[in-house]
Amino acid sequence: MVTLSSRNGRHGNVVIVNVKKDAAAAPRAATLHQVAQAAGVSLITASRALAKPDKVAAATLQRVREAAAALGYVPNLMAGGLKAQRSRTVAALVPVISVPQFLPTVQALTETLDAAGYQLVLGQTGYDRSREHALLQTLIGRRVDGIVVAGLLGATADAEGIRRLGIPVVETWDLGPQPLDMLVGFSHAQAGAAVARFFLARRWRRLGLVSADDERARQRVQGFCEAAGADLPVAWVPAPATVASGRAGLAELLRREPRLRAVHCSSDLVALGVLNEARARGLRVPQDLAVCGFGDADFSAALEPALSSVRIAAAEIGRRAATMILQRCAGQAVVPAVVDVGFEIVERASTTASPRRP
Amino acid sequence: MVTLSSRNGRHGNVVIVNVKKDAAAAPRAATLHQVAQAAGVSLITASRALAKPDKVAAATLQRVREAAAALGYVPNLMAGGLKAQRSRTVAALVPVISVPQFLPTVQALTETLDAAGYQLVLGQTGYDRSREHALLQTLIGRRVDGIVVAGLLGATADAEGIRRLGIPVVETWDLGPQPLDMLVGFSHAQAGAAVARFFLARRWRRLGLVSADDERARQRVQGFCEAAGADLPVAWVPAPATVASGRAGLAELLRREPRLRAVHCSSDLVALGVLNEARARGLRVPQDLAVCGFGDADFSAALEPALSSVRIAAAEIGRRAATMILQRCAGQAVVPAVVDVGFEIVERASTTASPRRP
DNA sequence: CTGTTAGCGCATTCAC
DNA sequence: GTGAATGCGCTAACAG
Repeated sequence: MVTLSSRNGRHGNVVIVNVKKDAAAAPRAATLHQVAQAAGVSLITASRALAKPDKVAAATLQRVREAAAALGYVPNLMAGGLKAQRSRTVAALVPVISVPQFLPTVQALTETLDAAGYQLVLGQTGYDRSREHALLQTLIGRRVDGIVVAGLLGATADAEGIRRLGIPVVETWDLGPQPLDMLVGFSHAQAGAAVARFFLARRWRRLGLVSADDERARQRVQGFCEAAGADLPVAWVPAPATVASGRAGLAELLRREPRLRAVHCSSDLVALGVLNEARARGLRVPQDLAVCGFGDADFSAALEPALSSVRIAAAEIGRRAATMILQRCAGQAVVPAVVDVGFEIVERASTTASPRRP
Repeated sequence: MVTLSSRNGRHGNVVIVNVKKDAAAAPRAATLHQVAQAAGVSLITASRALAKPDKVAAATLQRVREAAAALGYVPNLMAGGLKAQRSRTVAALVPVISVPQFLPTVQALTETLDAAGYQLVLGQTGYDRSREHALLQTLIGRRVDGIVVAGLLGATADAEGIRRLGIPVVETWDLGPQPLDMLVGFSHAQAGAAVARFFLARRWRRLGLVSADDERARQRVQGFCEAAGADLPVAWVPAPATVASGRAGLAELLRREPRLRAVHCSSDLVALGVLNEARARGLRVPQDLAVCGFGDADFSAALEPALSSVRIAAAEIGRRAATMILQRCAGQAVVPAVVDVGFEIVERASTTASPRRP
């Protein structure tokens, strides 16, 4: 009994342990403090062992590592970030993630950041300025180390705040007159103009467009019309555009201009709809109707007929944007801060045959 | 002079202020401390004014708000998160973001989380288990409040750690025997089997498959073959599959089985390739070859012929997963923890005509 | 209604 | 090599 009694000191503890507050009680993660205790060293030594192994004795290192493994220790990045004043986090702002064009950019962004130990926080603005504002505030609150935005941030109220805080920003997929900070993009007006000249050089006439009504697509339409020197028929479809709206768009265009002979679409998805609508109406592509898309989607080369399109180095945009942010985070200057990645017209069967005589 | 001298106290400050360390010196964001000082109240009062306005005098409230606005104050969510032990962040793990099927899920996830003040952190595993592990460690380190994963986490080493920490996890797009925690998905084997029965019921014979070689697609192929009761020809293409690989897949399939009459594809992108390859070979769809895809992509209904496919409620998966995580974060129990969202075969022109007699 | 105290988990000073 | 203090920015407890 005496022996048992001598162990009584623990009973209190046992009882307390058994009084589980609730199933919902969070089993808190192991802290560095606990690791240090388990390894029999001080907090800071444990910290050093894990962060700078070469600054610690080999034996100590091993003990700490074993303790960490045994406890399943995972460092709290929020605590580290609070101290270091950086989150190792970069935000990507896109209108909606399901716009296929941005996907290679987002993918490359994520991969490049990941390789440097950074994570991507995704934000969808939904083509809505007030959403964009709210989102930016939250992201600034999260102390993201950089922001990559699809499109231009322009001279919004947010822009000033972001600049003041010195948060690196890369605007992408566009080329404005005065970037907020850094930029990787191209001129949509020039791209549109290039397609118009491409059509004209191949003697396609009676041009028209099916275009989503988002900002950048509008710029391409304008560039196209200016280069063509004419007020061309445009079927506007709501953004984000779909194959179905592409079909509807061609239908509308043909109503307004039955003799239409060539059409430029604001995306390859739209162009796919145009191709299908043309086929359903017995129009041969390209003999009766030339079609050129935009974005050079992964499926475009495999279509029948293969679709001509405007190729954008989408993945490169993501890679470069990530690299720029990372450079800034490393305290290096980024030059040039503005990169025009240009575009390239990929000519395929949907525009190659010589046109029928009028 | 005396007057000037009395102001001398400031001179030191001015000089110090002018000694800018560098252009690279981070212009630190305003802290709550500064807001409180500017408003002439204590730190905690400022905190309360911003967080719980009704617990503070109207006059104080206004002063704090003005000070915050003037300083461009944005609360540091890392600090708040460290204190509160949550990050208001949820991780999404996908193989690669550019797999179109997951997009509506990711979109709905982001939107639902955003509405609750949570942000999505994106992780790409690249179909790589070791990447997945590293990523999970980092995300746990970030103290994400939940994890939504495309596919199953299975009995990996991570699974145990995650369970111990009590991090809510939703596995999606699959239906394993024993979910780690919560799950929103469907049975791929059943989906494959259903398509096989669908073909057979419509008297399509000489079946074959073009399939990506990822885990879930393989399950569908297996279910398909079992339901068809035969060892069918399968053209495997690397994941993530493309339209081009769909074309190549049909070519291979026809080499092995020239009399092929119906093909099931692991995605609508692959099916698009199959449709194009069929057209290039002069095969009519569906008269000569029936085609059924998977995923019911946004373009499938608009193709010529319209593509039959298996529709998955992808956006619903995202919404439900987000809701489950949010419920858990709110301390509520989630029942049921496993949801089978099922699937639906959408019959369109690519499989409707009655088959040619053999 | 407001302020003081303490601490979230970690890393950067300094000492020894 | 190692350790003891200090503070990153904020908020939940308690005082007043």
